[in-house]
Amino acid sequence: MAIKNQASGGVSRQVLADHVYEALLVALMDGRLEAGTPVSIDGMARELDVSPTPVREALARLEATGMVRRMALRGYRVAPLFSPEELADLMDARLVIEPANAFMACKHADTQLTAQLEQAIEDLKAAPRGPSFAEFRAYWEADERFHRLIAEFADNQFLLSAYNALGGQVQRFRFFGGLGVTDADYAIAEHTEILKAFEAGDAELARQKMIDHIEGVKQRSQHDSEVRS
Amino acid sequence: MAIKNQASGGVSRQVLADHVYEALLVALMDGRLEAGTPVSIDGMARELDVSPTPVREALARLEATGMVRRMALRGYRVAPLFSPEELADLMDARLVIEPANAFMACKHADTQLTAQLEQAIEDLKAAPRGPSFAEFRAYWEADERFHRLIAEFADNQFLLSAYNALGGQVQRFRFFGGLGVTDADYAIAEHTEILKAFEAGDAELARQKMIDHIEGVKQRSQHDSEVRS
DNA sequence: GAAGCATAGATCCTATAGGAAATGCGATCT
DNA sequence: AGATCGCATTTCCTATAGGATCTATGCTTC
Repeated sequence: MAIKNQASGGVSRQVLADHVYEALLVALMDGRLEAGTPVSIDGMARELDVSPTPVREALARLEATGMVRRMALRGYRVAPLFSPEELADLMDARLVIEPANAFMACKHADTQLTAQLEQAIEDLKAAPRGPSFAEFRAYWEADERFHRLIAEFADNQFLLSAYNALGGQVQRFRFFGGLGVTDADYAIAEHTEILKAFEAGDAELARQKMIDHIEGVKQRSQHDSEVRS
Repeated sequence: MAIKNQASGGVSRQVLADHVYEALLVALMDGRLEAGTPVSIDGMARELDVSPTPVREALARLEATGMVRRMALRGYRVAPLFSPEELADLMDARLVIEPANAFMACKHADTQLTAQLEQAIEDLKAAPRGPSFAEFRAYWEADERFHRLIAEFADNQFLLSAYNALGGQVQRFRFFGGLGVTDADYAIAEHTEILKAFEAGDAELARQKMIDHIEGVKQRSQHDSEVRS
């Protein structure tokens, strides 16, 4: 067995498919699985030293995230990288959902939320900004956590599902795989503005600051993609 | 083999998991699988006369739609029915996404879209309105098609994913399983208003008419749930 | 040298077998 | 009577085997 259980006292029985899912996710974000390449079920099973059955289940779940695409009888492939146009579409979609999340979350805000948001910002400041995934993973995690907290505190399971469906919260970073973190200072400042609106309890302002933030991300990502090309 | 291929000339090889997925979907919407009941993998495999493997894969995909919930090592259960509060949340989420879809779709509208929307409305008028699933399936299909057309013509894959993630387009009807169609006349009128806005090319009006429609659905569903209780 | 075919391998898909844990039920003990 | 223990069944989970299809490589033939 290649993947061991955590040795924390009671052996918490784990489902192998979950480990496979995690392993695939890391491999995808790390860039070991490049966009467009096929993901063989049997091959991945051999590589992870498990049987094809849990691999199949993990891939079925991954498909819903958009990270991989499935063609019946043809297997799975890693989803292609975002084009600049698709990236703009993703930001447009975020502009639809996340400002609404911010508005609603602000109505339910309490000191617990603002404390957690502040912590996420602090972690963002402290995170390394290197180009490799191992380095900017902490950055990504803190950024994702900030937005997810807001989505969760909107207290609407369907909006949360919609937020999750964007999936780009993970995948968009694959676009910048070779660039690393380039806009940390802007993001930190914009996150802080959002936090201020939450602390003031001004839902309309929170909505607007979220719009400003995502517009900023959109413009900066467009600029980066131009530089890159 | 319990499920046969379609006999259309070339024997299009089909994946069994897709058939299982469809069968489960119909069973869920039909009410044969009641909310909260466990869905045994082995049991379902016996019932459909297939092996557990494709059932497992179909359930993994279904989980992403919210129709079933999974607990590791405990199996799958049919998701609970919506409470009135959750139904209101679903409508609030639709109010975030679908007006934006309408606005964007209107910018890409052409005669093909308006023709298809008109067809969907005509089908809505012609659909039977009985209480059983077999009867109102046509109604549901036409209603769903109207909204999906708009989501697709918004021409943003991420917004489409978000729309799909709501999943309520299917599941919400399970709430009314015992009621059948009660607001067809309102829905037809409101759909027609949206279509008019599309024909006029007025994106802002289309957004507003979509808001009006979903607000109407929300209020009527609230009323129905009160009558029912 | 180039085209066509055959065979071998890889891959997807499904079925089957078996281990591990949970659930249900009846018998036994206090 | 009520609680507890033990056994059988069910269920989930993983591994393995085999059929069908696609791909690729090498050989044969023109």
